[in-house]
Amino acid sequence: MSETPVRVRIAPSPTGPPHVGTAYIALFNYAFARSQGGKFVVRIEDTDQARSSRHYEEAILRALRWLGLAWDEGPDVGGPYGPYRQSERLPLYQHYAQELLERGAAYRCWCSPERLEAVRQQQRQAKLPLRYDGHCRTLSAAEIAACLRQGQPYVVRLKVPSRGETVVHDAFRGAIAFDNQQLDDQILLKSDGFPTYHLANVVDDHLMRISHVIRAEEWIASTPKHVLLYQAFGWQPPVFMHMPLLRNPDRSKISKRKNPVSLDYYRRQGYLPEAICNFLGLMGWSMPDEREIFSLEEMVQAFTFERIRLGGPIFDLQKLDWLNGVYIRRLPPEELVRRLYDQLITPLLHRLRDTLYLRRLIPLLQERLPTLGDFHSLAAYFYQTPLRYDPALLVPKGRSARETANVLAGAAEWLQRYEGPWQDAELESCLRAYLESTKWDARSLFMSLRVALTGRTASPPLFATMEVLGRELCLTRLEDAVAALQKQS
RNA sequence: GGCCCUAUCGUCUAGCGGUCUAGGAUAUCGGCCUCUCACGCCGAAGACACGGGUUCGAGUCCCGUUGGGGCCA
Repeated sequence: MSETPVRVRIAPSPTGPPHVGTAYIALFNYAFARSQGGKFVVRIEDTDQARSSRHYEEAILRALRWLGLAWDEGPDVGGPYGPYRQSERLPLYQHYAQELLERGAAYRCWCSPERLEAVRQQQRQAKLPLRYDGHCRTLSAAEIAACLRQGQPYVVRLKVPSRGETVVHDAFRGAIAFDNQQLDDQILLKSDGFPTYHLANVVDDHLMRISHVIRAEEWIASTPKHVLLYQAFGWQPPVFMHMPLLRNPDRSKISKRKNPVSLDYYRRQGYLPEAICNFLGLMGWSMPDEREIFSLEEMVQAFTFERIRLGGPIFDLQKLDWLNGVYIRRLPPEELVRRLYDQLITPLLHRLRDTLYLRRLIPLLQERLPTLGDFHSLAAYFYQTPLRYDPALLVPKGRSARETANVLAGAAEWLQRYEGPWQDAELESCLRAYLESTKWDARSLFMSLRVALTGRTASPPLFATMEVLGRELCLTRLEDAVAALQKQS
């Protein structure tokens, strides 16, 4: 049944920061490989010299590793079919281009950019599809020899059959037929000796024994050219599976103009890698039991391509936020502290590092964090001194500033005299006793206190917050609030 | 424009001919909990793009239209 071992790959171009689309495709390659006991390969497609950089390559690998999508073979770990960087495989492509030439499946083309532009111009005017007109396809042996002798630079083009059709078998969509007349005589080898995507991709997938090409839908249109190449070489093509394309909210292909796409962004923002994987696993795929929260391992366990949907899913930040919050809430507090340090290296955290303070805040903040990054604004009043806020917030509806000042001053005095433990439940009893002595309602008093102590109208529960802030800071802040109100009235 | 892909609530999706007066999640709105927020719980509103077939029966199969998207420029 299993004729060929499952080997899949992702082939990112290191021309920019790690992209969420790369992670998406990597996830499904990974899940398929693992579920089949196959191999997952990373190959770097860096034949675009001008735009590729080692810096981006490292960033991409780092991001994939961060997500937990470990690969079996790749530029960093090596493997039996290396090298795994196309820039280190150049002679291979030249060799295979030569083979194509010899087999008559490709030809050299000496057309100048000017001529090509002129042809295109004409086709545009005649409203014809814009394709190479095949000028050099028909060069005689003598003409070719002459050009070669003169050492003129040339490109190598694929000789697409002028008739018939090329059928692409997509495992999700079935047979897709392309009229050969619609296909361009694609350039395979550029005049500088570098291969184009099409040649390098096919040669490498074959040499690396890739069994299934799982890639994004945007590649469907170039697949017939790849099929033609496999045929020309006499190679068995892999199984093609084109995943739907992630979309912006306006349904266009996901792009940085309309949606954050860098995995580095999501990491810095404080999204957990497991939440991102889970979220991507929900894009076009679902668990058999409709569970929405699942780990990478669980996805692998349950993985099957039958559950793929082909409509392009919109990358919805709102749902990601919810999911991320779920994962943050599930973290053991110690682990959350560790993640905060790992993912959010900031001056604030450095300051807190030597204290147990952070550990004490965590229970108050954990269920209020959509992302780790929200820690900064949520925790601000635990370390900022003095607090900055609008004193008007201290005054409840229907009360005057003067009244409020008196009640807060009273509370400060009451707390001053209080000698019990500075703890949640005890503080509540203490302040409820104080509440009795005023004519205020709990809601108003506690809101005033909340604003005085945190500078906000929304905070974690008041008494637990007071416990963490500590007696001294609480009393200082109450005095500050009273002073601010007195200055106002 | 040509070729190709695609189509269930705003969004992610379940559904693989009858159990669908279409289920879940998220977002939204309302309620409960409550010192506020959040979490949690309960509830409301919200979709099979349209038209033809096939069939006893279609969200589910086929064709077309329309919408969306990709590729080539």
